[in-house]
Amino acid sequence: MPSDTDEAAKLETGGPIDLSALVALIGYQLRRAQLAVFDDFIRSFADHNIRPSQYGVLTAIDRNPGSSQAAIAQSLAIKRSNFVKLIDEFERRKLVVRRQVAADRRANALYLTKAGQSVIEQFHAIRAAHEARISALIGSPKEQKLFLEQLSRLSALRETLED
Amino acid sequence: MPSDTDEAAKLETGGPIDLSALVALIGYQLRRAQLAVFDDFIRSFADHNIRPSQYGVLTAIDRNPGSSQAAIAQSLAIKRSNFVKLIDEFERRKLVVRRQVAADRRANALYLTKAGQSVIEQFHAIRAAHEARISALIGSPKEQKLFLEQLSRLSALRETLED
DNA sequence: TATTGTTATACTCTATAACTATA
DNA sequence: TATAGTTATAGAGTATAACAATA
Repeated sequence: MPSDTDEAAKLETGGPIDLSALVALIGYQLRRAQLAVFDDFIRSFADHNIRPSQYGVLTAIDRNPGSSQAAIAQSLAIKRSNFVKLIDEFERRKLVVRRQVAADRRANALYLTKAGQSVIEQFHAIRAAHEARISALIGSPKEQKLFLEQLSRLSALRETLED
Repeated sequence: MPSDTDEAAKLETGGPIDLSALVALIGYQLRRAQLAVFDDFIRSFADHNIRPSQYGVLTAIDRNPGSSQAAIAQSLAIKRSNFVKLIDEFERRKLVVRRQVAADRRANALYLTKAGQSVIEQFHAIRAAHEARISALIGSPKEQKLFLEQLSRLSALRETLED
């Protein structure tokens, strides 16, 4: 045990760093796993320059066409203010259109463009290959189902405490 | 299906947004779960102003006293350049000391101070309560063990591809 | 009064390049 | 030549406050 003085120390180079106290922690492993999975996702979409959050936004618009920015953003836990630039880029890339709403002139209704509908089909195929790769690491379909349920239970920790 | 023209749209407000296409994806659920668990961790450590990554660094130093900045940073997948300010703050808070190494004057050996060793005991207790809360959501000890193994397998996806 | 979209801003995390002093 | 620590910088991601238009 070193004192807090300023004597020179010896370098402990006895092999690799022991992280056994951390690898037993769910939060630590959860973070590492999430980074690895996102890494694989990003690599899978490198040709299309699509990140996981962008895939989520496009999918949400595709499945809920005509919903407002606020509604889509909230469902994905993205702040309305941070959602603006995301949609700006999709409009620039001609994948999404904002349309005025007659009944509520504050709102923008979001839709995929024809081009957006076309590319999202490709995206789903890429995502399916990625998902198959990930799922195989979890185990059998039964184990995959339990794994997703366990993750859902952890997510619910937050939902019950949100504002 | 809307055209890409600029006619006014109707707002689809038929209930909540359908995210069923996303909640079935491991990456999506992994991200949400990780955010929820980190949220609980941060709330648990609010009185001590310690984030998950900081807890990881202090634990790694505690278990590997005298290791260099480079060694600890690499083990935690933190860039050496980003590690500097982390350690700066710990030194400012008198939890960690950098000590010169006689045998290699480029390196800094890292140690917890007496104060650091004292507070990390408290931190471990807080972390244990947090971990118990999280573990209970996963299931039985046997299920917890499998869950951690599954996360490890996903993490390994990245390690095998790292530079 | 409250909500929608927006802008501005700030803080964290992460990534890269380049410097210095040492090896 | 290569490595350790450092600085500077830039890009994401995320958070809050405030504003105009509209409800």
